[in-house]
Amino acid sequence: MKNDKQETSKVRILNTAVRIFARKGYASTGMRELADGAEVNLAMINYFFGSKKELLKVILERFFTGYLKVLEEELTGPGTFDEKVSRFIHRAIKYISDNRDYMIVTLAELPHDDPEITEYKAQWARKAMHVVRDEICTPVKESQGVDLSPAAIGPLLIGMMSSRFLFAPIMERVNPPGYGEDFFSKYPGIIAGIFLEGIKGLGKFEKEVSDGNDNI
Amino acid sequence: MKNDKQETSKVRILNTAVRIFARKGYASTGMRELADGAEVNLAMINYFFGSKKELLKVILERFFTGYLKVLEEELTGPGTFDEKVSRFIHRAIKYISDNRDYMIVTLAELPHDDPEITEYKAQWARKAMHVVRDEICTPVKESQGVDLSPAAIGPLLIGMMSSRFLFAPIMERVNPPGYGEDFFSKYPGIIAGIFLEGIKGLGKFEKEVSDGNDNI
DNA sequence: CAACTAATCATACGTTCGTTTAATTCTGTT
DNA sequence: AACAGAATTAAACGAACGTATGATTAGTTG
Repeated sequence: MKNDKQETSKVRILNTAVRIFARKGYASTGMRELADGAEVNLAMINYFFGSKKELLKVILERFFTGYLKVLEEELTGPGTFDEKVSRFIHRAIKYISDNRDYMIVTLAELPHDDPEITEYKAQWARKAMHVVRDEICTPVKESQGVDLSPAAIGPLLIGMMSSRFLFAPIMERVNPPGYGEDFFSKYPGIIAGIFLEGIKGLGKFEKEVSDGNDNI
Repeated sequence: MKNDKQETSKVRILNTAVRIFARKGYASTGMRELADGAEVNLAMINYFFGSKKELLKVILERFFTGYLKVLEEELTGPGTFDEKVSRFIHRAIKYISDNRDYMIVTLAELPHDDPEITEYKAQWARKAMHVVRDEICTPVKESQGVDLSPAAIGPLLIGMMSSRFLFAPIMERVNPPGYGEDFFSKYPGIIAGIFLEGIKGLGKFEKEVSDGNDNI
């Protein structure tokens, strides 16, 4: 039996890979750097994961699984359209924030040509798109009369929720006024507010949530 | 004198680099592949650009210059808040669409550790943030009473406008219903509508713009 | 034509890349 | 204690990497 107290080599490799991939990018990260970071022998990586690409796919799978879970649980849950969307955005941003490195690897390491990876991502996007179509695009079509393509709204949502984290390494250097944690506590509400009511409806939206279900 | 009719080797290298970097990523693209694609000798790339990294910086510079121009011209131009924001979003999306590969290289080739590149991007982000602060965050603060950090709204806007293009290679594989050009003609209006009025105000927003200045 | 600069070329340098192999150590079971 | 399977190791493979060099060609200027 393994000692459950200390993390196994396999887990250490995975954690190191996510961290370094997120910072340097998949292609720029060498196997030897991963091995050193995880304090394992070079050969252990392919021993456990098969290849560098398979290691990447494990990371993608982990992120997508969690994201899809949030998407399905919140958007197909009970409540009004507003409540569901707001709940989803709050929880999704928390999920992204808790798994920044996973998100960065999954999103920033974009198509990049490899058909295997692209198809792998498309497989997940397909599942997410059904939910977005049924729970967002269709209701909006009925209430607003506006046709929204789920293939555009899905990426839009991810883009809105992730942009802050993706650009964080750059924005930290931009001498940030109010880029601290106090602002970030309001961040999910602002994103949900903009998505639902627009930037012009933020005042009204803030009132609504603080009157009602602030901490969802 | 050079023959002005055919593009020079330097231009051919740049165009090839943008195209291949966007598809495969900067780190995964070799100098020999660039040289082959541009039909020049391997040594010509560093002869004209100095190094691979300098070539990347030329691409970043080109995109940022154009984007900042759009940002400043439209957001600090005449008109109401709504008009300015809508005008900016329409023109920025057109700019991004016309320069997809430049955008992909600039945005998807994210921080990725290199302090030289990160600082280079931060330098541009700083300029953009001033405009976003003065023309978006401040007016919203005055009218809505909501504090928005320009360091969050800037990335948010870019993320909203770019997500469709960044995810396009994936979404094309997702058997897209309504992902055609007919939808895309309405896309800038939808993004502007969501940003200003939210997804719930899209119906009203569409009415407004079609009554007024549809083709800005 | 001669002189000079810009452009192009073939070639090679020293690293680093991802992967593989074969041997060895560790660990739990009989 | 003997065994088996998993874990770990050092070492090496060929390929590709970014860069630099020195020679050669093309184009302009005197």
